[in-house]
Amino acid sequence: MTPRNSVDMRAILDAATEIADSNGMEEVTLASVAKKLGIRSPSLYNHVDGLDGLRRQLALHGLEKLHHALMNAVVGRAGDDAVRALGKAYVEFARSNTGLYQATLRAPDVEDPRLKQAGDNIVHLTMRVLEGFGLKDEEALHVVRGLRSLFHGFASIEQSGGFGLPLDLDESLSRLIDTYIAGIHAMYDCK
Amino acid sequence: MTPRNSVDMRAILDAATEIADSNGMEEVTLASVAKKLGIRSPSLYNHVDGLDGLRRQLALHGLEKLHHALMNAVVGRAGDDAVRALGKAYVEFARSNTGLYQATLRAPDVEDPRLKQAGDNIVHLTMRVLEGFGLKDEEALHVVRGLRSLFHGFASIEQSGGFGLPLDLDESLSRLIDTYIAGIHAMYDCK
DNA sequence: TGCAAAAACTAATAACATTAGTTATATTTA
DNA sequence: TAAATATAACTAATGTTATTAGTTTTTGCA
Repeated sequence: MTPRNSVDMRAILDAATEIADSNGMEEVTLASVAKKLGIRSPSLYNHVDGLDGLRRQLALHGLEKLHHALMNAVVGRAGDDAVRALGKAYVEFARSNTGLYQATLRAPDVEDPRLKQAGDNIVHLTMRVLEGFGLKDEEALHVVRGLRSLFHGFASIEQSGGFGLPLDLDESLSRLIDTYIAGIHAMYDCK
Repeated sequence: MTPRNSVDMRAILDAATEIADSNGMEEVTLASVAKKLGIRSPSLYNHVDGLDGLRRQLALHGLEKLHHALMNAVVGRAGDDAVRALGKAYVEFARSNTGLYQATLRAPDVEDPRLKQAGDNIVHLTMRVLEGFGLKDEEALHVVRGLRSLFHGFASIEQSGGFGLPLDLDESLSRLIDTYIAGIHAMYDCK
């Protein structure tokens, strides 16, 4: 049941990730991925639903890997410390997986249930990190949105080379997170 | 010196903006823009340096328009109030110019001096808005990065439909900005 | 050993960007 | 007013890509 050289999804995602990391997401085409795998591009349709399907798979893979990295960063931590760890892990993921991180953004279809689920997992993780703050439910949801905006905004601008000035980036990130955390304590009377 | 129907840059940018706003930046092609203008796509090379050139022009136009909108929002304001106005104007711009805002991101070349200049103008404006806070120079630069991350992150996630939950978006934005401002006051002892 | 399914293949089409070379037109100039 | 020139349109052609249809090959199982 497994004919020819039989490229599998794993190999496809690896090849696409490698191309995305080194040349950017625009260079991830069925042609370039097929070439790297040593097959012809129509053969990819046996594994993936066209270019959009490949992008979806890549986005999904990226979100799962990101979730895993974030989980790993916050185990054994709580409160301010956990939020700081979350932010640094997020940005670090974007830095060391530039292509995959790009893939998680330009998702072709926001309504895809698997993508939605993967996104929700990250939101839930963030909610749990905030549990120790003793925020009301709705407050916590707004704060989750705030943290996502912060992390994604920083990672995205950094990746596109938008921070031009010669000023330490890690220092900027630390201050950004600390400032927002200080704001939470000031705005909502919580631990 | 002005032969034929003579499409000009203004018309090209208008057409491209319209396509980007209604169908997204991926749909902005030389073919689609030419079609809307009633000319053949090779004719566009008389005005623009290929597809990348068109994207550059569009990014530049978007940044200038964004800068203008931000300027307009902060005149006559100072301190916290000015920062709030800046954030709301930024997000409002992204909302009502979805295509143009996308164009300001996927800039083909970060090194383009005109794009750099346009970006610097926005950074400078933000610096001036922060003047009233009495921050040290380096502190102010970190805060500018923070605000950019905040604003862009929120606008970007909102635009991609990433905020799934049924929770008021303007409320989230207000709280995000207010929380960060409160953080500034807590972290740096300033007015 | 043969059969069926899976995954490769080739061939063909359509959309796009881009280059080269040509034509038409509007302004300028003689 | 008429010719010259510059500008911006055009057509034709090439190469890349995604995608579909139909074919062949190979592998695992009966």
